[in-house]
Formats: sequence, C-alpha cells, structure tokens
Amino acid sequence: MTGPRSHSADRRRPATVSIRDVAQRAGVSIATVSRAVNRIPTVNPELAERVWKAIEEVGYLPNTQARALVSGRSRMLGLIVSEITNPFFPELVQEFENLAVAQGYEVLIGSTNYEPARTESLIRRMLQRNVDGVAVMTFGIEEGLVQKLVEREFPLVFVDAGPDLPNIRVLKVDYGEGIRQGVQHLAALGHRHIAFISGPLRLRSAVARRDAFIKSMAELGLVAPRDAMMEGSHTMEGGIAAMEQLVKLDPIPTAVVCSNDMTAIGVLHALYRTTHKVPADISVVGFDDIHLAQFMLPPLTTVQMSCKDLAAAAVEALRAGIERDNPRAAKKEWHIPTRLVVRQSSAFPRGSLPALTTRGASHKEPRSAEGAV
Amino acid sequence: MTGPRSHSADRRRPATVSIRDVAQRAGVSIATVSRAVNRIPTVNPELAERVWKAIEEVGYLPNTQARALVSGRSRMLGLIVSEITNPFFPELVQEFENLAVAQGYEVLIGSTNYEPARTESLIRRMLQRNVDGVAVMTFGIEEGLVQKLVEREFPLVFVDAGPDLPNIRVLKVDYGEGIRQGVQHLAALGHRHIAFISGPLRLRSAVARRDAFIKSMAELGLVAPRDAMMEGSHTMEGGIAAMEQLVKLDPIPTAVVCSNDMTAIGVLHALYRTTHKVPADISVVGFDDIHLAQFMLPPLTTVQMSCKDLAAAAVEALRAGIERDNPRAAKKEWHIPTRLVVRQSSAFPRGSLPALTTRGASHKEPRSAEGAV
DNA sequence: CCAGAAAGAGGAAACGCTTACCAAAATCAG
DNA sequence: CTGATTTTGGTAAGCGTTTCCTCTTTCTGG
Repeated sequence: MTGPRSHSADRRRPATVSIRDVAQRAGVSIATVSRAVNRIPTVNPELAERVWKAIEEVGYLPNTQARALVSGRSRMLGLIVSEITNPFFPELVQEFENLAVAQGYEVLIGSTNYEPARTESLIRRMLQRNVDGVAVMTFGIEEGLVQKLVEREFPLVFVDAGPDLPNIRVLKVDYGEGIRQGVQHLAALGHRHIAFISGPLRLRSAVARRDAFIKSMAELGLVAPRDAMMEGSHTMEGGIAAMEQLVKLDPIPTAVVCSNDMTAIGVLHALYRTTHKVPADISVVGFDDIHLAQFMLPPLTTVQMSCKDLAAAAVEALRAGIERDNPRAAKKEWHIPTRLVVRQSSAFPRGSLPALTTRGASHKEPRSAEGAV
Repeated sequence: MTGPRSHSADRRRPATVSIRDVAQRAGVSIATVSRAVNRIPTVNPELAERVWKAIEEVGYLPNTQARALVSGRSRMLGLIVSEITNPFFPELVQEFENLAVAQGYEVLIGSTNYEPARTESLIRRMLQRNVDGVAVMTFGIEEGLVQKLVEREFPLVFVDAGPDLPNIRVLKVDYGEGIRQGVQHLAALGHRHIAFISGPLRLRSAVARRDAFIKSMAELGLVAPRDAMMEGSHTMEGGIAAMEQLVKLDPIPTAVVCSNDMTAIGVLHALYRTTHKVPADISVVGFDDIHLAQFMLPPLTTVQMSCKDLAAAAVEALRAGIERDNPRAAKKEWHIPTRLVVRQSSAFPRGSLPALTTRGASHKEPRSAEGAV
C-alpha cells in the first residue's frame, strides 16, 4: 500500500508516480513537495532534504502537462523552418535545441516545405500545444501566418523582416557584408561576368540577398545582365535548372554566386554534367557555409552565416519576449554578421593567368586570401 | 462581458479561450461542448451544429495539455536519432512527422550525438513530457537507455535489435540483400580488392552492416584483408580518415563499400585530395541513398534504405503499441528491404577495360545495370 | 393513458500540479 | 509573561479537459 501506485487506481497506462506519493513518503504535504521541487527558499532545509530523498526513492518526475496547465506556461518553444531536409536547417535546429534545453525549454519543430497549408496547420498545432513562443526561421514569411499569432499577442521571432509590434522581435542578417566580400573576391580575381542564382523571390530574404548582390556589383561598376540573374528555389534541383540556362549564355559567365549552398551544390553538379571545370572554367560561390560545403568537390567558397549566432539570437530574443522580467525585454532587433570563406571553387577566370590546372591540384592554386577577406 | 476572456481574469499571458466560453456562447454545458468536439454520437445534431458555430465564432482551440492531463495520453511521440545533422535523419524525421501528424500526433525530436549524457537527458525529458511512445532510430542502442523506459512499460520501437519484451517492437532492416547486390555489382565489374568502411562498431547496426559485407564477399569466394576493413564514424570526417589509410595499402583496393553515404562522401573528398579518380581508379559504394547522393560528383552508387518505409513502419509499430485496440497490436517485427541503386561512382577497375575516360564523360560509361540489380 | 425504458444534456469529480491564503508554531519586544 | 511579528507548513482553489452519474425529457408498449 505504500508503493508508487498506491493512491491512484491504475486504469491509466503509465504507472505514474505523483507528487502525492512523494509527500506521503516524506511525511509532508504536497505543497511542501512542490515548494521543495521549485526551490522556494521558505522551505526548511531539513524538510527539503527529506523531500529530495523521497523523490529519489519513488522515482518521481514532475508531470509537465499539469505544470503547464496551472502555470499557463508550457516551457515549449516552436521552431518553424522552411525545409528540414536542407542541411542548413538541421544545423540550426541542433544549436537552437541545445540552447533551449539548457534553459529548460523543449522544442517543437516544424517545416513548412513552402506550402501554405502546411504552415497553417503548423501554427495551429503549436498554438494548441501552448508553446510559449515561436521562432519563424523560414527566411521569408508567408503572410497570413503572422496574423493568427499576432492576434494572440504571442512572443514571436522572425528573420530579416517582421511587423513592428510589441511582441515581435527580428533577427537582421547582414547580407550586405558577406556578399560584398564575395563579389569583391571574384572581381579581384578578374571576373567581370558574374551571374547570380537567387532563392524563390516571394521570400523576402531571397530578395534581400539578391539586392545585396546587385548593390555589391554596382559598387564595383559592374552590372549583371538580366539573363544572368536566375531565380532558383534554394534546392539542388533549382541550382541545376538555373545553371543549365546560364551555360547557354554568350558570353558565358565566368562566375556564379548562389543564394545558398544547396543551390551551389546543384550548380556544381550541373557543371559536372556539362563537363565544365570548377573553378577553371567557372567559379562558384555559395551562401550559408553548411558543414557539407567544405567537403564538396571542389570545396565550396561560400558566405558564412553562422547558425550558432542565429540560434543564439533566436533563443535570446524568444526569452526576452516570454520572460517579462528579462533584462533584454526591450530589445527588438538582433544583428547577425556574415563573412566570406574562401575555398577552392573560386579562382582566376580562364585566360587571365596561363595554364592553370584544375581538379585534384586546385587546392594548391594561388588564392587571394584564406578565410575572411 | 461576453467576449472570449469574460470568465477568466486575464492574469495569464495567452488570452485563452476555453471550453467554457464556447459553452456560454452556444448556450449549452461544457460537457456537451466536449462531446461535440470529440464527435460523440449521442449528442443532438442540432446542438452539435450550434456548438461548432460557437467554436468558430470565439476561435476556440482545445488545450492539449488539459486533454493530456485527464486522458493520460499526450498524443506526442518521441523520435530519437543519433545525429540530426546527418542528412539521412532529416529525411527520416520529415517522413515520420508527416505520418505522425496525419494520425494526430505531435513529435518530439532529439539527437543523441552518440553522447550517453545527452541520451540520458533526452529520455528524461521525453518521459517528463509524457510522450505516448518513443522510436529509437539511433541504429544501435546505447544500453542503459532501454532500462529506464522498459521499466515504465513504455511503447518502444527499436531498429535492428531490441529486447524481446511485450511493449517493444523492432524494425529489422534487411542489410543482407542490398549489400549483397552492391558486392555482386562490384565483383561483376571485375573488382577483387574491395575495402569496407564501417560505422562505429559499438553500434549493433554498424556491426550488422559489416557482417553483411563479409558474408556477401564470402559467397563470392572473396575475402577482404583485415587492413581493408576500416572503422569509420558514419561521418564525412570518418570517411576521410579511413580512406587516407586505405590508399596507403599495397595493393590499393579498387573499390570501397561504405556503411553510410556520409562516409562515402568523405571518401570522395579524400580521393579528390589525393588526386585519385572516381570511378576510374577506385569505385565507391555508399549506403542509405540520401537525397544528396545523386548530386555528388560523381553521382553515388549506393544501397537504398527507404526512409519512407522506415518511418512508416516506425509510426505503425508505435501505434500498435499505444492503441490497445490496434489490429496490429500483436505484431512485433517489421521488415525493411534494401536495394542497390547504381549510379556513376562505380565502374570497371582500371586495366580491365581499355581507356576509360572518367570525369565529365563518366555518365555515359557502360554500366552493368541501372537501378536494382 | 401510464409505467418503464431510452436518449440526451447537465453537474461535478477527477487528472497532477502551483499558489494564494491561513493557521500554527516559534521568535521577539516590551 | 503577554501580545505582536515572523517563519513555515497545510488546506484548498483552481488550470481546461474528460467522463461518470444523475436528472429530464421523450418515446414505446401494454
């Protein structure tokens, strides 16, 4: 009669051991147990000791559902990404989760796959599960999504752009800096015909990246002809399709800047199929610096956007919105830097230097810089 | 006074609209609302209609926490993977999540990163969140993990191997078939010196894959010398390290079979650095068939393990364990087939046919088969 | 036309926890 | 030594659901 399942008829599945079992065991009231568990200082240390011992003995785990129900806070965070299968996002998810868990939060993940219907149901589910806040890291908001959450005065974090409302915080990625470094790097190598493959242009972030490219080109007195500005889809398939168009151009671009690394990987593949050599025939620059980038053939020159920074900012911003006594409660914007990482997919354009070998030996080629420019 | 927040003092954050608001609006009791929501047939259709209308009007979403508390079932599933940043897993997660959500479940994801401490805390968290069941897709159980869950009579799904207990179901992957196809494919091309790079050998699945390789070799009267059997780590870095050893061998293997695709990608990268050509100098075969595999340079020949199949089986098995009236409740094992997908990282060993060109043109090379052998 | 059954709706008790509110014990000042 | 003040622990009221039980109401058959 003193076992964990004593007080409750075990009609339910998990032979759940509740706060009452602990109280009984320790010979105190459930209130005391609760206070001990929550480390409320008014409880007598000796009693607290007894409680902790009892907790250990009966193997008590506080029921989060019940906690959430009464406290109104679920200690769950929503994380919405556009595509979990794009390797950038798992890296982000990983970091985000580590940080969230360290703060005692659980994470509910969802990917929109760019489908409004999915997004809709995602929001619904998260609302229903009572998440304390949501980070929308889709790099481009599908409008309408916002509305539902905003109404509820939900702590919300967006990337790049979001409505200026009290509960909304924004992570501003400084695309300008990284992309400028990329373009200048290519220009310094002697490239003049530089193409760009964007993400889906209905995403604000994709537009922002493209604009950063155009601006950087303009600063150098360069301009990419309209047909060298392709719209991709932030996928390998999109990169392939775009590159297949670009190689038909005359003159053919000597370098391609991509809106993300997956696109760049697609480009590498397309050029492999058309037997163009990278970087001898065409230089390729990516964006994101996913882990995979350095293992591509050749290793990818790319603009790094640290998902560590991003995740850290997201969690911090979310907490600022959730915890009313948070010191950063007033902060509304976080800035994320970007920087170029030079590897071996970028080199002098053919003809500007004599007899460059390419594959295999290319990692020994002279380069303008290693690391940030 | 009739608004959604009428009855409850709004001390709490979310201006939560509860079942009471709906009841008031529809002019019925909360019991009736609950019954209507849960589509219990005894409720008068006309009343139900009124309830649904009221729900719509006040924007009611049932509170999952409260539901879980009273019903004892959270409708959350745990999904434990070894490494979310290994592209195989996001694909799996995606499928799993789609299926789970379709059945009305939410998914809590966690990756162990092969660290026992992480695993430990993962289990704790999931238990505390009251998940209805857990799928452990780490491809190799870190023992001790099991114990905690087993004690609670938790519905559990493992891959490859797990204790034979009433609440435990196992997904058996048929490594033999796919790996046999891979080895036979290489042998048919003329390869005799075939190396193997395994996963971390403390994982049972890694051992199973290696054993399947050894067995397939033996069937053909082949044997891989001990120093051609490397232990990797299921990462690109592991593949690189292992391959760097293998190229020092004399004679150098003409083909390498890898325990997963990430390892194979690492191998490709290592061979690029040592200026060996794939497949002309060395053929490479992967395992998993992640989406990325077909976009590698060259596209990777690999053994496909469908993560669709795997996810579907996992969800089904989990439901069988959770829902006591499930027709499949008695089924304890699910079988997952594997099959070879031939692409361009495998070809005749150098010398067995005259003058093979490699890169760029290799996709036009004669091959023994396209698709399954 | 009435007894009894069936059907439908409401009241209220749980689920496991937090937290106001209280009461008792302990401490202290006068 | 008494009355006021401070600990400190217990009691109970919820949190938003589900579900059992009871109470009407309506229908059926004799």
